[in-house]
Amino acid sequence: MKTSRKGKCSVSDKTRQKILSATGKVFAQGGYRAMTLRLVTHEAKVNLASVNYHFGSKLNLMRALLRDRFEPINQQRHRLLDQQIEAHAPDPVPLPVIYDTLFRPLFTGIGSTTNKDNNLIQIIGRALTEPAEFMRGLHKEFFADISKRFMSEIQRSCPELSPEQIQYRFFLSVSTMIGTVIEQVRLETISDGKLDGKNLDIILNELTTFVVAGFQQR
Amino acid sequence: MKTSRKGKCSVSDKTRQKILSATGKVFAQGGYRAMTLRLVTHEAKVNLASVNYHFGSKLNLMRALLRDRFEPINQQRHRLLDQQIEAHAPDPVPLPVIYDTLFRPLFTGIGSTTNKDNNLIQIIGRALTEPAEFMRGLHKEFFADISKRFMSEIQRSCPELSPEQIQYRFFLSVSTMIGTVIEQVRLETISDGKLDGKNLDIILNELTTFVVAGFQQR
DNA sequence: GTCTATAGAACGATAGAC
DNA sequence: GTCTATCGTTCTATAGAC
Repeated sequence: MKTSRKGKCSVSDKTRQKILSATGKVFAQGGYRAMTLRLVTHEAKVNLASVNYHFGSKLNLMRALLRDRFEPINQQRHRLLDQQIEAHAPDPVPLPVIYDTLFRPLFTGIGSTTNKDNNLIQIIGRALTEPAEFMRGLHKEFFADISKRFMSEIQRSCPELSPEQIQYRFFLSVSTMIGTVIEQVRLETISDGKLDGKNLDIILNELTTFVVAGFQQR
Repeated sequence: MKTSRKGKCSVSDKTRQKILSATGKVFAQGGYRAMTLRLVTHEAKVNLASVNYHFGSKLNLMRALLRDRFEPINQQRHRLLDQQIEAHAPDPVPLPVIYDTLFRPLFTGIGSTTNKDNNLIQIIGRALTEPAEFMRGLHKEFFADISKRFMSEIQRSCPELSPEQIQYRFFLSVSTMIGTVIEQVRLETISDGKLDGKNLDIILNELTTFVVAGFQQR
């Protein structure tokens, strides 16, 4: 509970945000188990004990990071889809537009409310492939709703497909997104360093085109 | 150095193989850092110290596991591609056949020489998304050659595409494969439990169809 | 080859002074 | 709110008896 107003509160928020920002950086590099509180607090230039003061435990710190990064993305997805549905009403939103709406918020770095570092993509990639046990419920908590909504809009756009077909292909679409997001470095290896894994605009375009074609299968 | 013959050697190999098998199981579940030697040796029902006797270190144990699982897959890929090239000569191998050749060895569990457990897919998924530092060179060591060979065969099958287009789309194809392989469980969540993430035959088919369509983009 | 016992380092968490 | 100091745990790795 914060009882004080602007003065003290802004000071404590500063530390809180420094920790959160450093957590994102360290987690992005090595995942949860490599993200030691000693590394985080050193990166944030704060005291080791301050993590437990502000977040209670390492696990809570992790939850705070995920909320901070995932929720803005999903909110943006909902907003964009709202706009597109309205713009095309009463027709269904075209498939390429739906997938652009799904992928773009991930690539345009609106993740954190404060942190302008663009390690958002790596954080997502790590989080989605995190082996730690507590992550098991992650997909349900952050992605069950948004998946449902996008799949039903896709169904409206592709009425000729069965729900089962939609589910398989949506699964494969998200798989492509995740695989792309995990290690853009792989693109550089594959191309002998000729293609840039950090050129997110191009990758976003290629990804959307690829997934839409894969989904339509013709 | 093993100096004795069949008698003692088979005994030591038994322990070695038990450790290797248990390593695969434990690594598949939680990745490298969660794969403690205590867990492994307990699972293998051998002594903690035997790991260092047989493998020298945890890192060497990991390398041995990867070699044991990856190399048979890549050998099988080369073999199958050889066959297909010969069967279609002098025409190029059709794209769907190339991708089937690339994906199928992953799904048919020919991974280990000894371990019949089918946690091969999870091991690959974990290995490909492993955050640990030493894994950085993994793609180069195990996949640089095979990627090159498949891309050049794809180029022969799709002469109208530029090398750059091939690289982007091959990257996306492999991304889909990796994303699919990481957590088949996601398929069950997406489909409200109606689709089976363990039905590898169906997933392999859907994956190949999706990727080929995505690659051809028409 | 297999075991027990333990060294040596790193971890999350917390008590208590300021 | 911030700090130092430290507790209790767990890890890899190894020494040395059998």
